[in-house]
Amino acid sequence: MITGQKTTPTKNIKTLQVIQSEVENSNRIALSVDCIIFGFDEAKLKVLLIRSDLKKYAGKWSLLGDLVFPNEDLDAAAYRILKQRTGLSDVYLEQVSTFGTVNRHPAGRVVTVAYCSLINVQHHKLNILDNELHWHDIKNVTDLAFDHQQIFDTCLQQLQKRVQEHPLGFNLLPKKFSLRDLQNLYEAILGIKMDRRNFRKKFFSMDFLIDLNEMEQDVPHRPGKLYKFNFEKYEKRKKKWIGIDF
Amino acid sequence: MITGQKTTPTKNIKTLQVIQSEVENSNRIALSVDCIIFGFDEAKLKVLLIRSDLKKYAGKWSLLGDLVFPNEDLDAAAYRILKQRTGLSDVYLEQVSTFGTVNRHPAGRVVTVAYCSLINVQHHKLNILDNELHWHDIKNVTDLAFDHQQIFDTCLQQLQKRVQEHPLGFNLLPKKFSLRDLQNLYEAILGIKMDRRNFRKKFFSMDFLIDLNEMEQDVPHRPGKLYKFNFEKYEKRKKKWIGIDF
DNA sequence: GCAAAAGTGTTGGAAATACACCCATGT
DNA sequence: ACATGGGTGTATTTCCAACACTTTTGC
Repeated sequence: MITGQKTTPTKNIKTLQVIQSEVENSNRIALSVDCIIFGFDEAKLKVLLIRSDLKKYAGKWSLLGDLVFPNEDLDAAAYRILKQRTGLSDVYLEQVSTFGTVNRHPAGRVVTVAYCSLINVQHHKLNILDNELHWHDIKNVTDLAFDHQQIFDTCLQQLQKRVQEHPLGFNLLPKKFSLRDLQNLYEAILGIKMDRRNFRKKFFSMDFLIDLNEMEQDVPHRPGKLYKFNFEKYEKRKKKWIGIDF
Repeated sequence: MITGQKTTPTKNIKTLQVIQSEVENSNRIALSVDCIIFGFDEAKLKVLLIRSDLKKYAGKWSLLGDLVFPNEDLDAAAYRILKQRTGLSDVYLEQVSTFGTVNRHPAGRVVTVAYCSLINVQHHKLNILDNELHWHDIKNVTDLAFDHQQIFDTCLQQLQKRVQEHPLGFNLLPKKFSLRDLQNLYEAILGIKMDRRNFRKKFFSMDFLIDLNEMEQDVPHRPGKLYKFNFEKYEKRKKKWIGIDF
């Protein structure tokens, strides 16, 4: 129970001039973006990493990041940095979270915004391979430089959640895929095994798969049917997103 | 199909010195935090707003925000700013998203990180009332200053999602509440009507409500039973969070 | 013919929905 | 007595989980 409150109407008011001076002078901070690019290949979920630039983290792997320019939109910086580091440009990036503890970067105060994406490894060729840029199986991702392990963990968790709520996974597969491919994808991302028949039923009942009347080729077993995802139908369907559950 | 890729192993490498110089000099940006504080009162969802400081937005309402100090953790800044603006300190803040278009603030380049909370209006007394700080019914929140309408919308959407997945709502109610109170809360946050009997069944079947064997007092109708939420039991129970659904 | 994976159906239980009546209280 | 909202039960349906056998292909 707190008493004696006062209303001093001007106490927290700042004029535009005061704010401008704060913005222009002492209160500025370096801002960076880190890109977490997930891909799917050889039935495994992978992520793009480079070797850290810094001696302090010699030998360690790190995410793809750089500073944001003062005259650049945050989202634009993410696309620029991804392009700069990998050559990739046809990639949709999504902001995940911002990390801002004071000592997270050895070069001084740097707040970083994490952006995440999911791409089809086969459809996107890496054009820049500086700092040993390449795909790493997520099962072998440990002990990254800076606080990048934490950032990576956060992004992976969010990915696992989002992939269950939205049809993100289809971007990771070839245009034509088998149900087995699809199941492998979900199992890789979620790190679990699923019942094949129920998985099948689930997806057929959603009714977003188009049967291409084609078969797999050159597989050492009975070939499966090929499908593609009906994005158009998905977009049209309403969300009935009410369902309390915890 | 892109060809002719080169590997120039040092192209993107920066030394610590280079990064330090970038961090210390030209590449810094003002960073702010905005707090979106939701509360529940009179069976309505509300949010704390103040009058905008700036002439440009004269008469408009705005979120609770200020600049982050260069030697201050991002989360700490959020708590400090909330405390400064409202006097509130026993409040859990959660980061929602970061907004960083170049021209979002008239005083110059300011990137802002939105933090969100849900509190019980009755349990938290506002001790500072500068800039006409007070609770606004969310149904009347329109046309906020800066890009605050967009930030508000994003936070409300995320709140609606999260409240269905986690027992956040209980923090908004008195310690002892009736099922009607609880349903009003969900209806207010989600903006929908629900079937009373099914709502009841839902919550009883979750088995997280403790029957206090007390009744409402002074209501102009048959008094309902009072309950409290069993947070302990909730924390212990495992998440079986697999369920593809879109 | 053998190995490997595709393809297929049923059943039981759990949860979601829709719906209608009586009860306790204050006025 | 009546208005207001509390409290309850049931039938239907939908969804999910568990489970085993036959088919097709490559080798």
